[in-house]
Amino acid sequence: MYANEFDATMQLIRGKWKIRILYELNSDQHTRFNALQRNLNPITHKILSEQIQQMINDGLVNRHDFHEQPLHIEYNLTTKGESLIPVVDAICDWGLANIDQSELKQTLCE
Amino acid sequence: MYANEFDATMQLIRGKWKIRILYELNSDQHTRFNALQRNLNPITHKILSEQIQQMINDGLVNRHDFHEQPLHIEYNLTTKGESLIPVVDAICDWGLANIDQSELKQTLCE
DNA sequence: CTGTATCCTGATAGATACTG
DNA sequence: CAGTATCTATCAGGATACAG
Repeated sequence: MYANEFDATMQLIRGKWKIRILYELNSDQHTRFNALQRNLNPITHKILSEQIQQMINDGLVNRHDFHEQPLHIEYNLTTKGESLIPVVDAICDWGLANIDQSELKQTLCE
Repeated sequence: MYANEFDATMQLIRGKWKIRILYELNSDQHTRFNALQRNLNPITHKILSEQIQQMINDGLVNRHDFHEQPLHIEYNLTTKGESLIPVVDAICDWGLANIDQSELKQTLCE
């Protein structure tokens, strides 16, 4: 149960790393756990695991198990997850337009 | 210093009540502290004070002191604050389109 | 009417180690 | 390679009381 539609949306993207994950999966639809962790350095193993799990529960991410040994699992965005990209882009665009660049450690978009 | 442009924007709107405040000030550009607290019930006095203060520091809200006795202070959105409205609307729209209505206690937009 | 100070609690994130 | 369990640190939000 969410307070309102804004809160509901925010819950899904609030996590410190979720947008990064969203963008990673958007640019490569066959991403494995370790690849994510490498690209999102310095994210912790446990945190990445938690955030992905939440995104799966929220229906944003899909988990595909190849049932191979050694384990081979790929993550990709669901349609719902993809539909979130334009919204996130809008947030980024506003940030680029209104926040002084010197205040940013790095940029995601553009 | 923000991690990136997304984080920077999120910092400004992340607070539990900031969007509500944003919408309140957007619908009435001459809002006083007490009016805000009434409309945002059950927000705490202290929390409202903190959130407004942060929004002033972030350049989203303007504080106009009429120097009257008893105290008379009005808050309104700055241009920067107003420019945030479309972004917030986009987030709400996505929520309305993708979250089951039965999961929402109330709705802000529409 | 508007604002601040104290204290408390719950959620989030991170360090580290362990399992199949 | 992928995932879980513990323990700890930090912070946002809130109850309450006090102040100009």
